[in-house]
Amino acid sequence: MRDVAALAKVSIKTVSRVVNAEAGVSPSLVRRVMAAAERLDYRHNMTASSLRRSNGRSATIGVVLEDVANPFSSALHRSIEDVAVLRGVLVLAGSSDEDEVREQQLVSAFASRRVDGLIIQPSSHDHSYLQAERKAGTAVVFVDRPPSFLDADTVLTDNAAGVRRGVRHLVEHGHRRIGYLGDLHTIMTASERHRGYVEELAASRIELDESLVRLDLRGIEKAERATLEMLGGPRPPTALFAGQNLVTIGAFRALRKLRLHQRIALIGFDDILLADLLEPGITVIAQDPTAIGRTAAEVLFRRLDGPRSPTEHHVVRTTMIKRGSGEIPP
Amino acid sequence: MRDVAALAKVSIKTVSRVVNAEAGVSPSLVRRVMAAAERLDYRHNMTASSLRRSNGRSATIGVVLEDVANPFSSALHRSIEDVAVLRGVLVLAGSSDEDEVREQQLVSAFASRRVDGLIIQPSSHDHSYLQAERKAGTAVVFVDRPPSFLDADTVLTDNAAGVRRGVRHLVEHGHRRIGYLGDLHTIMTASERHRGYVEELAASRIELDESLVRLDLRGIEKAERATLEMLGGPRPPTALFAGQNLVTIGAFRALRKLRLHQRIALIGFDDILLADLLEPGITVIAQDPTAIGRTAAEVLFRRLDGPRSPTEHHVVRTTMIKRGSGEIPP
DNA sequence: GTTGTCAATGACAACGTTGTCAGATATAGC
DNA sequence: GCTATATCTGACAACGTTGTCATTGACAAC
Repeated sequence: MRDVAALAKVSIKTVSRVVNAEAGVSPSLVRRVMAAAERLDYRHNMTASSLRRSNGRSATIGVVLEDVANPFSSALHRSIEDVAVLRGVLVLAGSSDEDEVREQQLVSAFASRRVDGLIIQPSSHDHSYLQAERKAGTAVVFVDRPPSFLDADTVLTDNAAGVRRGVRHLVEHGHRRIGYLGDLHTIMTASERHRGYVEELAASRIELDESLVRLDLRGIEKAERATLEMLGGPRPPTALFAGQNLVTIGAFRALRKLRLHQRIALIGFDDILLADLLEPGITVIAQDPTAIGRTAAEVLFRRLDGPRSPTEHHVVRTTMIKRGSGEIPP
Repeated sequence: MRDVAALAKVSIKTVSRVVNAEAGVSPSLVRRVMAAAERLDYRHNMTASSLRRSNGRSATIGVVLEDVANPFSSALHRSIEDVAVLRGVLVLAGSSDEDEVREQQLVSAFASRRVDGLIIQPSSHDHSYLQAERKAGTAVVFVDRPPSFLDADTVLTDNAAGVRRGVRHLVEHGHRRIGYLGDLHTIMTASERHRGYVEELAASRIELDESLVRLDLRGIEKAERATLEMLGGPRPPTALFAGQNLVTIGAFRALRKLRLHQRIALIGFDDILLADLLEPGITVIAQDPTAIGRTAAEVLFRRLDGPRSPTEHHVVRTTMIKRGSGEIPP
């Protein structure tokens, strides 16, 4: 900036004004400064700028995801980005891999770079460590799962309701023996989904048979093995509800292996790419990561703009997409 | 930092030393400073730090992807992140959506935040605008596609060779009439793949039949329609090579609609999630986005560490994954 | 007692920018 | 010609750090 000022024969303050498009600089000087900046390949230094500026904003937000490469998380990421670009805000993203320590490291790294806000898909079970950041003025919004020991804005899927809807669908098609395959029960969403299953069975006056429930299935392989086991049991189910993406895939593989995929009903939670090309197409309870991400970003920016107000809790509805597997009769 | 210094009754320089874990501070002072920092919820300000530091490094890199939510791009993103975390470097990511202007805006936004390096999956057709950044010391690595009008490090897939391998596989299974379905030919990788098809046909002494070639198929729908058309023609192919992800899906849909999916061979470029669960499983030429991203990040950091050296050009090999659809005889 | 060496600590300026305020110049009104 | 007002422009300090260099004090060697 000093060099530009020297070349344009003005003070650096005038350069600053031109760079920030402030009013009150004569057109001739604006031209001279622009020309000088162009000639010297001048790039405005936002870090120095935000250091000095009164509000200290860095025009950057941090996003902690389970894994930036996972379809659900990356859809969140994208929709957050779409809201952020409209304000010229950039997105720092990181993967926590469901690890509390990693989550905190990411938050700490983001905080030391003075992000204006954080959007967190949480892994840890105690978020009181975020109090300090919030006191420092950083807005925090949780997506997909709620925080613990912290009152903050949240944008969640209605997991239990979604599962109930799916289970009811199976019941309506005549099923009474419905198996449940769930992800790690330590994950809040997984336990919520399991709760939905239990509740809907109760509402339908179907007795819970624990031999038809398998939890803590992390990944395709485990789910496949558990499904094979359950179907090989003495009183197998006539329908399956899979509580997560990869679990659904594992269950489908198992059904295929046993040549039961046209005989036993299957509904999965969370949509799967290409689910419509399988035979039968897989019926799913689809989440809407795009709506979740968009809402979260909007809430975040509203907090950054506006005055303090009570925390908001948004719930994004699920949709049932019928493709065949969920409509197989017992 | 000033407050911490005051509370610990030391100079801010000593606090700085403790924060940066520099040697030469007596253990008692280290303890006092740590305690004070803890009590005041002190967070080190990396932006101010990197402003003052002699090398000016921000410990942040920028990544321009086609779309952070696209499976190929997000796999790149993740593997870049994995290399970056090892150095305590954070990743700013943005989606260019195949738009030159957006790409440049992202680069400019990254540059003004003084990222140490850039990894770009390019959309634009003139990268001379990056000369200035490089002169300013920013390392730049291109992934997936090469830059134009700029000599820079690249990490690319060997597109033409991959396609040739696939087409040869079809020829070896007895096919002579092999259709080609390609993405926008303005995209460098798409035209490379098309070139591979043409070359392999020539090498196999099969005359090129232009009625079996459809280019500029962007998205599933277009690919599906083009496939239906081609197969409805007077002399349809006995095998298809799809030059891209979504094109493969579109082609498969068309085959299914015509009930020809067990009769006409299909090989796709780029792997598809769940391709193994379809009937038949889809044979693909798989890229290795993880290897590409990892290599790119390693090259980038080597440049940041090391002295100037000639640009490197890495080629990552493809793998053929046989699942059935590519092994159907004519 | 004097000197030299070493380790620990701090004072100060600087990184690139912007907020504040004062000064300079032009314009209008009398 | 003088004053009042409005419009530009620039000097300077400050944002939160770290690099440089000077100061301090303890200890050993003579």
